[in-house]
Amino acid sequence: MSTASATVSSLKNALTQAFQKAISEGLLPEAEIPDFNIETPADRSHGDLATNAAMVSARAFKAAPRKIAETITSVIDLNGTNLSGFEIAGPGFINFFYDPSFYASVLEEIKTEGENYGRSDYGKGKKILVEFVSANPTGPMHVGNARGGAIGDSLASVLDAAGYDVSREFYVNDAGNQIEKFATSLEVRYLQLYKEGIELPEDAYKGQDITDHAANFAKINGDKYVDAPSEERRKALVDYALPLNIEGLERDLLKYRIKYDRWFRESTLHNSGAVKKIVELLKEKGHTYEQDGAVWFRASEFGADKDFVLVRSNGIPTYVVPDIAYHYDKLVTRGYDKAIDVLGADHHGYVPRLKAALTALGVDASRLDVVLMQMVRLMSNGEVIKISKRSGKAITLVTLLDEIPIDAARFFFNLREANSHFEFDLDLAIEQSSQNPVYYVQYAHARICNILKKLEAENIHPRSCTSEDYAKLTAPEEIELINKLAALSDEIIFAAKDYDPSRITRYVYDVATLFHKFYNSCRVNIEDEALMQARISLCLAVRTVIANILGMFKISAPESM
RNA sequence: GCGCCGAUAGCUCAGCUGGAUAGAGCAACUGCCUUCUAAGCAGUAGGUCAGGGGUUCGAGUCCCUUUCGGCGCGCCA
Repeated sequence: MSTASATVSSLKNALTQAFQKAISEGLLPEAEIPDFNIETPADRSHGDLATNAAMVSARAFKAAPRKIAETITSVIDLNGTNLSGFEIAGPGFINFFYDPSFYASVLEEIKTEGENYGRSDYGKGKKILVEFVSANPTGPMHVGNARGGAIGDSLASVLDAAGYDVSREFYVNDAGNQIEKFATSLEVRYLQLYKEGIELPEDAYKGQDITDHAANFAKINGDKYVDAPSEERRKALVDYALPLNIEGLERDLLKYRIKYDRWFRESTLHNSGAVKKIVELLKEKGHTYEQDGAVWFRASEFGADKDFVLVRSNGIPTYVVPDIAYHYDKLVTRGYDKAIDVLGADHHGYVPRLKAALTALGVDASRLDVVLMQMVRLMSNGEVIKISKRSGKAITLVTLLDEIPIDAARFFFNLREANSHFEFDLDLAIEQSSQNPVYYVQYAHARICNILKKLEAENIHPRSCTSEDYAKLTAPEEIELINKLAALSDEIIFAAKDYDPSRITRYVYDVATLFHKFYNSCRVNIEDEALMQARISLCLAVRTVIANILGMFKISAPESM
């Protein structure tokens, strides 16, 4: 357990014992001790840890909060808590102050843990599958996928750091209606090379990539398929283009530093009969009915807003069935404790349906969690750029990554929580990328490296510090910084609980801010050898924390800038 | 019409399971490089937390409601 959380839980014990002692000595009436909170006040003048214990127990003990606070503090024993002082303040808060031993043990902990500092066993090794991006393989990825990629990959890293056994997965929609549409689009573009007057249907893919595929296919095969049966022609075109697209997705995501544990193909669910089996299972359990020649699922009996079609009257299952089969595969066949999907917010209506189906199949639907991600709004010259898949003019992930450094993209897209509208200023990202906050954080890291390098040049080397050395760290800038560093593993646990990796991005930004403040007011290379060494330890600790977080998010931590 | 998400400084956004005087970045203005990196720091200014009720010791935070946005409600995916 980290120094910070150990201190909190020891305080909790001390408070509980103080309550019990006060009751047994007759200082407080016999009553149950209410739940109370321990928190770190926003304002440090209110102490390092504060509790509302006296306030929430006012009713139970029938006494004024401040009176209760006085009683408790008169009997509390703070030995072994890393705390050495308290005050009663405001309406009845009890504020506690860290003992200097707290700061020393934080820095020692970071030094000992090194690259493991911040990790915890909160998740107890539970198996979690994080599925994200899962872009349609019929075309290139767009900017929304860039956000999904950064959030999904970072979320997986955060969960890993919080002690879960995490896998990353990409679901490849290589079957179904969109593949038919893909085939149609390719077919038309191919035939247009040889014949006049063939029009592209309204709902076909209109991107340049389709035309290019058709042209390249024609280069290889010539007019061989022009007079072949349509089915044969379409199959040849898809067999040619789809693998290229999937390889492209994999390559582009690798460039974005995302490596999946598995690329799961929808087609395998069709081939194995898993899709059919879902329909059969639901039928057997009596959760379906027929209407107008289609098979319907009684979703409204399982928490969804209304029933929906599983199998169309033409005998082809709707897209939901393979999706149900896929999630059944994750949770039942493969036995993940938890499945997390990172989805665009436009899919929110679909989540209750999927959950209803899982429930009907006897799967605890709470094992599926969905992180909904609001759309990215691309801004340029103060105006919104419309993303249109139809016209094929969407800004692709590749284009974007050609313009912005990967470090900046990964940081930027993980700066805001998923469920908030995200405004991406293209001009700012492209033209003034040095203003991106990622540089601010990296700069802090580089500064530390530079300090150490300069000291090295003067033959000054870091050494182990004694508690007397650490006790010299008393400047507010030093104390604030250590407090922040102490919070890392709790921050990661919180981010894991909330499925919100952007929390850690903001945390590391705060660390950088506090370091820059420290840098400007506390010189490291000074006459006082003990204080200098204590400050070197602090610098090393900050460097460890920044490097750990940037490493977790696959962002580089440069030694010089 | 029903449902989901949102509304906090001029702009983009934080605000942790309800806590003490609501914060940061950008933009504006004023300072700080002969001392470890100025991609930095310090300071000034900027607010009816969309409006209205309610819950309680206490509400930006929880409940209700109104208004305004985004999205969804298909035998498309």
